[in-house]
Amino acid sequence: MRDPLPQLPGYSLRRAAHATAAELGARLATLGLRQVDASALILMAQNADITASALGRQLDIQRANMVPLLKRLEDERLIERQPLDGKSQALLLTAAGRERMEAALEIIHAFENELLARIPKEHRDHLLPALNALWR
Amino acid sequence: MRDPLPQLPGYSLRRAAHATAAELGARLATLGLRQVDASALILMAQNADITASALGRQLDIQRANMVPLLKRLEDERLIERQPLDGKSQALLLTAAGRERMEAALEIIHAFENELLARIPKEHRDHLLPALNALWR
DNA sequence: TATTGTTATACTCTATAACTATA
DNA sequence: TATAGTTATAGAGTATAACAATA
Repeated sequence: MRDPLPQLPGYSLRRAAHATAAELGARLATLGLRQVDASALILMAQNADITASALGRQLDIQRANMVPLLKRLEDERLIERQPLDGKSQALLLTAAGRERMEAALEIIHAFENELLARIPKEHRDHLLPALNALWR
Repeated sequence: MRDPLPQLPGYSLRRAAHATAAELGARLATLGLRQVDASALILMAQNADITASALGRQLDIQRANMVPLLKRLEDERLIERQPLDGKSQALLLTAAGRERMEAALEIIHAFENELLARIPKEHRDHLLPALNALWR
């Protein structure tokens, strides 16, 4: 099979992202979390009293789509909301939320190490800066 | 905003893939093609008489999902099918399909060059080998 | 006027199971 | 028995528009 597609960075990016997302997703599912849930918990832990809108902007998720995401986390008692003023509300991790976030971080860090280990040494340290140049 | 997420290769991979896919998708849409359509046309051009199943395996798309994809391409007269035996059929580009494929390739190559140009020189040549180590 | 949170909805993409017919 | 092509369907993820209430 002649396949020129893996020579295209855009295609390889797509395939690599899909493959790694599937793997990490399966591991986080053992915690009942999706990747985006873990990302949200991590950001909430680092930014006390962040609002749903600000969180969505940082994660590039639209306001409307934050509603079911946060509702799931709230239903599981991983987060709480507190009014900041009449229209904004702070998002806070509960104790259970912090524990879950830390468990997710362990999985994620282990996964990142495995990812990097797959990459030949001479290329390894270049992946992150190259990727970040593409979207940040 | 404290955001440790971009330090995680898995997260940056996800964001970079999403951002670049949106850009390339918009450009290919001017041809009436999605990325996966272009990929399929490119593979068909390089592998005469490939079957739908083999194409799906190479692209990591399930047989069932190839049906509407190929139907769209066939409805637009970009591809044709010819029986290979009683159960398999060869996929072939029409003249219009080859033209469309070549137009897509131009867009894709221009896009890939722009992508690479965004990456600092010292990291640039490492992206593709690093990505391919993650999924191939 | 702009922003927050929300509801409702539509659309795309993908996954799964099942079926027929043929190798 | 395994494979090719297909149908039908369900689920996830995302996008869009609109609304009320507040800054």
